[in-house]
Amino acid sequence: MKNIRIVFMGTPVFACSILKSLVDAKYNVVGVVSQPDKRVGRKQIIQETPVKELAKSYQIPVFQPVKIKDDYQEILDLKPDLIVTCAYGQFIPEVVLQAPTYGSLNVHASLLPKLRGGAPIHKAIIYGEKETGVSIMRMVKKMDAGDYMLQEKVTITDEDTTGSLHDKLMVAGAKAIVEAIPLLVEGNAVFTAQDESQATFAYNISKEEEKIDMRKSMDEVYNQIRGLIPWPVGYIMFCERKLKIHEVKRTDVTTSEPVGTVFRKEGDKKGLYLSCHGGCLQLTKVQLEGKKACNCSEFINGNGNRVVVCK
RNA sequence: CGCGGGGUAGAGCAGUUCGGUAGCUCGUCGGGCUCAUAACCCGGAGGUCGCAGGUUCAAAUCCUGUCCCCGCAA
Repeated sequence: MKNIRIVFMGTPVFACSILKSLVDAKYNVVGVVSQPDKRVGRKQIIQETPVKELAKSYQIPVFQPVKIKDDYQEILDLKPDLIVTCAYGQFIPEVVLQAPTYGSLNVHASLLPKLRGGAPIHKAIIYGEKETGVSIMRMVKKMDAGDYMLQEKVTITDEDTTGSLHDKLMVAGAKAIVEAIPLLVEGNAVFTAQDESQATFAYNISKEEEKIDMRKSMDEVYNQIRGLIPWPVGYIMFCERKLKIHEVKRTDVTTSEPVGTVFRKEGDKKGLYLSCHGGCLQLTKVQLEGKKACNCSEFINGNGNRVVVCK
């Protein structure tokens, strides 16, 4: 069973744990498909995808079609018995999905049919969910709509950020895929159709969503901020410049300052707060546009005259 | 040459427009007050203002070049 030929398709760090899990479980991963290398950052340095780097370390051949829609023969030539995908980043043609003996499985970071799409982890936090998980499902043409055979639940705490939840789901996903494959290969997998009426969507984070919406309640603002940590990081406007919020905490502090005000308490030079509808949030690590990220004391030391002081 | 912000004491910043012996908040060291303190008071140390040239009687400040950091766009 471990000899079945598996082709893995994925791109970011999250997908790495799935690939690692397959390799650690001694599966025969005969090829890896990942997005093309991209120029990244201000200096436009070409960077390999995390999955590609990992695959290379395992000496597994890597394929990086620019458009898999037109360029997939190499994958068929690998004669896979099973394709496993996870956050690959391109729609995969049906002819590829249906080629393997056992078809194609996808690892998706949500409890389908909820949060279909490219940003299920971010959105689980932003929507204030208390629970999410990973689903092992069949790949079909429609995005994340295939029948699922296994789900692993993960609890979301009030302090979780997209970063911490990402790490939990990564572990859950790695565990789930190695449980799922034997069930599938031995014919014991039970597939359940998704309830389309319950489907929700988690589209990629837009530029607009990176700006913290102060019209919302404190809880919603809190969720939006932590849902954007550690990437892409949300911001508010401070003295006409963007102020990114890298860390946030709940607090009992109250104020009569207008919503959206960044302030500190008289006599307290270590606490930086943001006034919201229904309460205040403490900002513990921030970054002004053009500057490096710093903790709140450093920020107050340098911008003390711009931060509102109140009793 | 994609756009923009910035490099000033250990940290975060002001000062640059209109050149003239470097300032703020914090930390640090010493002393004091206090049952006590991350609180308060007094005092001190610490910077060739990223680097290299140029203009000038005089450059953190003006000009040229260069290195590095950050935000945006990709």
